Amino acid sequence: MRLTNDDAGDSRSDLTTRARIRDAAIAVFAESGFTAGLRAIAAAAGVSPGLVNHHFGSKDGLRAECDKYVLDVIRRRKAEAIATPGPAQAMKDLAEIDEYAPLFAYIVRSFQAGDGLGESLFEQMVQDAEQYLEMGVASGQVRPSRDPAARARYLTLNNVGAMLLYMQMRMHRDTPIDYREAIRDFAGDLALPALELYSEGLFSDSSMLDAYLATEDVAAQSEDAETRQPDSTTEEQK
Amino acid sequence: MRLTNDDAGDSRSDLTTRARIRDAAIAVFAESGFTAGLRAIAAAAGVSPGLVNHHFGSKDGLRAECDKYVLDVIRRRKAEAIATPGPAQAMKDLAEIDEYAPLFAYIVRSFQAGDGLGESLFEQMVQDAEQYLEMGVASGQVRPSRDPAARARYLTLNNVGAMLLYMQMRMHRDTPIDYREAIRDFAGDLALPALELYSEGLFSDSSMLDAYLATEDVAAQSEDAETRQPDSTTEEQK
DNA sequence: CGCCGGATTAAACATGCGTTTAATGTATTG
DNA sequence: CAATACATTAAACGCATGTTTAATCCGGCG
Repeated sequence: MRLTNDDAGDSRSDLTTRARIRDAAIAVFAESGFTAGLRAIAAAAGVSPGLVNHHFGSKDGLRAECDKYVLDVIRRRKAEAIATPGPAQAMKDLAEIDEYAPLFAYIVRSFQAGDGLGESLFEQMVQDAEQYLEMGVASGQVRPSRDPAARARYLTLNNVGAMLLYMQMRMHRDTPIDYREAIRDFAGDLALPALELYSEGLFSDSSMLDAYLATEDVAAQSEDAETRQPDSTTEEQK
Repeated sequence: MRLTNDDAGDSRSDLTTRARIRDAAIAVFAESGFTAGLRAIAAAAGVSPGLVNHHFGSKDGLRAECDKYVLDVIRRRKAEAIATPGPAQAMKDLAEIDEYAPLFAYIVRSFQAGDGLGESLFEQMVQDAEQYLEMGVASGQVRPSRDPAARARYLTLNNVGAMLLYMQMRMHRDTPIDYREAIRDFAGDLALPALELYSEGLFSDSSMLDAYLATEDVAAQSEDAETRQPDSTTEEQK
């Protein structure tokens, strides 16, 4: 219903069949993956297979339009709630709303396919995470890092990767997957260990970290001194 | 009566055509994904397309045989080095050896496809992680957890998910991907933030964790309708 | 030798795909 | 009203896929 209105991009008046096909494509792609046939999409939209190509040129054109639209919805959603943590939280919010469930599923599928949309969203999330972590450090709630950018990327990679893997295995277990339930379970199962790790760490002392920092210092010094490449196979004990 | 003397036993000297096709299939699947055509596999093995079906019945049969073989290699590899952390580390070791690169790529692809092999390996890794963490706790290097099983699953989900996402984005950037280089970069980029997180945590205090434990206690109390506990610094048992 | 069974191949088959083409409907417009 | 432009459809095209079929090769065995 509310998805019908479209001001994404330059095309102005596709509030009709064109938008219906686009929404149907997003839904079908979300449920069956991007290997879904053009005929299935056409059937879901209630039109003939030829019409979708007449409107979007090709299947890739349709994909591109879907990506652009989803990205635009995310951007708009993000603008609506600036105070929120960013796309990561926005994605969770999205999945909590039935109306946006196919969008979430589409994004998950897009990540799994590894094409442009997922990567674009990921980079957004990394930047948002870095900014958000910086705010936490400023307010004293988050410990400072020796490399804030690397930490933001690491945390984003972990959280997004874990969620994708969780959704994927869940999806493989029972299809169709209920994303609301899946996200709730995801949070319920992992909240405690995540908070434990974030609050108390995993190691009882910092010997590992110290050792790594020491080797890094040594490496930096040896780089200044001479250009040597430490070929592996030096240490191999089991 | 057919005598399958090459069946996943000692694969060192099985130059039989059946094994050659299987290896070629693993290589092609690893490089091009499971959408790769049967003809491409046949060409890589130097045989005709019909022969692979003659040996394996169908493409699914070939897939099943590849999965079984890979799983068997992992199992054997794991048995060879019992003292090692388990499949997680074994997979990294595998990728470091050129010979096993296609196996690693096949496993990554299998995870992404979300079929049985990936899930089976994942559960193995969770169990190994739990056992390994328990050893760390016993030796005092790892902090105890309020829910060791959940922590093992959480850490495995994070690490495997992060690596898969990293490989996938890397794979999308430049194909074919050099897994040795990719894993080296992965470790290099994320070693510092990972060690920071594991050694020092992320939050500067435990207020978030305390709040969560408090709500959990409240929920538990409403179930038991019993006495309250004053603070959360003491360890809880589930 | 003869022949016979499995290995192997080339070719055909059926199907689904994305795409194209030509025709039909439909609405707006001059 | 007629004509023009666009939406829409049904059908066919070309291609790639997995699978099957029939024929050929080839080594072992009576």
